[in-house]
Amino acid sequence: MSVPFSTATGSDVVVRFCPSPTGTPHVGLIRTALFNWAYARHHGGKLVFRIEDTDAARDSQESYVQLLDAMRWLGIDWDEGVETGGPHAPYRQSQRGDVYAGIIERLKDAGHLYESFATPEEMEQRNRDAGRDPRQGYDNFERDLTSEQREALRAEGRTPSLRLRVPDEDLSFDDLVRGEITFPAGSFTDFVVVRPNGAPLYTFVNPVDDALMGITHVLRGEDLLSSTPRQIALYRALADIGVVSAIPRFGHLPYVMGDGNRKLSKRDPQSNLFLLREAGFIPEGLLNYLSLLGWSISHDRDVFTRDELIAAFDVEDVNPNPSRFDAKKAESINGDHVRLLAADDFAARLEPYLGRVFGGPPSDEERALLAKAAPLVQERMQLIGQAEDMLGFLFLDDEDIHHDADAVAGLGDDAHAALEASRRALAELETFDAASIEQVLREVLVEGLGIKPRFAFTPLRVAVTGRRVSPPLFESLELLGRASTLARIDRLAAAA
RNA sequence: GGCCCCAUCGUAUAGCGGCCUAGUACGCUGGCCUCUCACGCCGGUAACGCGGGUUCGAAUCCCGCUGGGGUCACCA
Repeated sequence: MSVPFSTATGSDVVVRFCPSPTGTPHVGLIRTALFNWAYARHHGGKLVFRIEDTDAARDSQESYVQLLDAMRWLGIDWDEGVETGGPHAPYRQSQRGDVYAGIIERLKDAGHLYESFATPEEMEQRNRDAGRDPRQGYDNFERDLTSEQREALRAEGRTPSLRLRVPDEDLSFDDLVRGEITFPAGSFTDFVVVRPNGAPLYTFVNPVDDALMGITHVLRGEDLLSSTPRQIALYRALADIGVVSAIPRFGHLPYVMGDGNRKLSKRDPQSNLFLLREAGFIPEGLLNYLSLLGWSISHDRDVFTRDELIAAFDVEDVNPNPSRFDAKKAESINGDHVRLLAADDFAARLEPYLGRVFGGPPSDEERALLAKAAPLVQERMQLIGQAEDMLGFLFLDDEDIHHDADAVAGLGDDAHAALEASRRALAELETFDAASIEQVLREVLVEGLGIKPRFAFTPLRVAVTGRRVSPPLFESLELLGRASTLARIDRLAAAA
């Protein structure tokens, strides 16, 4: 029996993202979501968001909530699925037991499923006894058990799982990123689809829901590549009982690796989406970088917007080799997007990262100050989490400024003289604005004391910000105001 | 071990038989700009894993090798 592959194109395209809610979302998972989304949006099709929570022991509600958070934060929206609903609801597999039970019955009646009593240990032993590699797996030996044999096994107190009878022939498909792939007959064996307790497994519910929900293109990680022939086998069985009429096209996306040749581990901090968010990645930047893992927009450009991604993306252009998550490159791309932000947008996004220096929700004064200060640092950060270090001094009390050790160590012999001269000049300055401040300080320190500009302003910077590196000094002083500026100069002068 | 996938600078990639003395970006690095740090600008460094074919011509097609990865669960 031959079942055709989907020929859907354009707005008939239906893809899906179907994570299992275990653990915190990581970048590999999100990259898969992103490519599915971009593919759907590019073609004007649909994205279904389904949750595969068929393993009660590992799934958690917390993880489910994180998944929603991650998708919404990145702006990966879906047309049908959890929360939004749709014609194939529910979209959490833990709530679809009745649907599966019906199909299991029909498949059983049609002879596609059979009872299997062997335990994994017994299977391994079977392979050993037959002189085969124990890793070879199941050998289909229970396909033709008689009802007497099954009764005898039951009498031993065993309850059977259900396996799908796979076809004894080569199975091929045309992978969207890798081209024609053929698995020889015998390289995939009958596999368990229903546990002895009646609960179906991923191997069953994944293709079944794809079939029921009209999925036309399955874009997923390459770790699933070798299970594809079994899925096709299940599709054929589903077609046989009239549940589906076409098999989706498959596209297996390359791995996202960590350093070295390891798959990016869930424990790897740079793989944790929320850790990246906390560090200060903005959605635009991370989305851009993630889409560069296995894909590129053109030969001479790698910074682009989400709309440009949608306009250009196609899964057939995805590169099949595994890629490495390069934190430096990711940050660089993020920095480009930070600079692209409108000034007020940028300032607003800084607020959550300044929580510690605000000591609560920002007051109107703090907000106003932030709005003026933000432009000073927008082109100086790659991660907006750096805001606290760069702008904290503006919001702290004078006595809470901590002088970094390396900043103090960098002060020269003439630091004290520079501080005193600066203090006098600034105290008498008529208009305390950046231009006037710069003018008078240059007169007093550079021309007056003959200190090179490079060294003249460092003591002031340390006094006011506590740091060796800061936003532009004169503007910073203006924003800080004269009183604080003088107080901080005195404080460092007293300490030095 | 069987089966499957993969193979261009350190990294991500462009390249889909001649436009390639291999382009771009990050990184690293020399310089300019400069109150620090950034940004920006100019320059440099660095790759087609190996061996056979096919072809007038191969990074591009084919085969083999080597090297990496995945999978062979009553996880997903």
